[in-house]
Amino acid sequence: MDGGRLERILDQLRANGGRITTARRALVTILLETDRHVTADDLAEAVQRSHPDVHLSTIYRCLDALEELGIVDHVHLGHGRAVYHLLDQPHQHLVCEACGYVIEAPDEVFAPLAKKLAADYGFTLRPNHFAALGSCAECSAGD
Amino acid sequence: MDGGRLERILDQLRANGGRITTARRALVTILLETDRHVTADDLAEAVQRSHPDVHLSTIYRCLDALEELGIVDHVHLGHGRAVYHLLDQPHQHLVCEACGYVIEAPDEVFAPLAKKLAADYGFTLRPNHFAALGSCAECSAGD
DNA sequence: GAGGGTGTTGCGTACTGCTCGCATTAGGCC
DNA sequence: GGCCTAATGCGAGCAGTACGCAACACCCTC
Repeated sequence: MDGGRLERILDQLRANGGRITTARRALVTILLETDRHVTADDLAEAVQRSHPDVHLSTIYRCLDALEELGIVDHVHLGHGRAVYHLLDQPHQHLVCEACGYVIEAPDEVFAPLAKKLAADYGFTLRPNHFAALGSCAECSAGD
Repeated sequence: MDGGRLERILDQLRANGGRITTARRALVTILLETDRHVTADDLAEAVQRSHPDVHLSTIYRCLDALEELGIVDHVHLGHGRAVYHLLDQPHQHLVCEACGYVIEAPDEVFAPLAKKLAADYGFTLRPNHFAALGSCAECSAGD
């Protein structure tokens, strides 16, 4: 089921004149295995576990390439760092400022807002690319 | 009408054991004059026009102090820099990714969303502190 | 109005997240 | 297998921000 997904993504890279390198294969593999939202640093670390000589800047460049193909996306969590994730299904991000946890909310939750913003302000909400900051249930309760 | 506002803000600083320095007075004055959302750099530049020896790090520290008092707030616009603004009335930020323009939308627009997020995910949306990315009417049309 | 305690500042430095230039390596079409 | 060129490793560099420290200046007190 997911063996094909790796190949499908690599095919997309190839189709755009890209080459399949070990670094890219490793990165995509990690991305497919990961269900959390991870920073470029996290990814570098994970990739380097099996391929120690993959450089952080390579990770960034691969992520850039994948992003241009619409395979991954990144979201800025407010304070500097960004997290990357596969664009399998469109969703928005609820980021807990206390613990950093990212909740995924399906697009529909934001649809009414998007509609209202378009109607009132002519503003087109860009899906998937903004993080709603706040605090998750646990952190709201505990703190 | 706004002469009093400057003093009121400075009073808040004083009330919290803070001191009123020329740098702080200048910064707050600029903030009161500015209706746009500005970066720390913009503010530094503006302050330095009248007080050339105010250091950028002073700006950051003053903004920090003002933020702790709930007088100003900052929003991250996605790619690194943050913009600061007075917290006169609660509002959310619609940021155009193309031109960087910031539209202010009153809190009510986001209220239904906040309610839904709380109900469905136990997630408390933090008001004023997240930017909704997208594109403004002009940029949507032009590009 | 002078003195003193301490909050604030200027300056330099450092850090983080990310980008870029360049020489080298290696993918993949022939 | 060879060649062209995309991709990589590496280091340097950059923007935005935080911080440590000594000097300064606000403002309370007398």
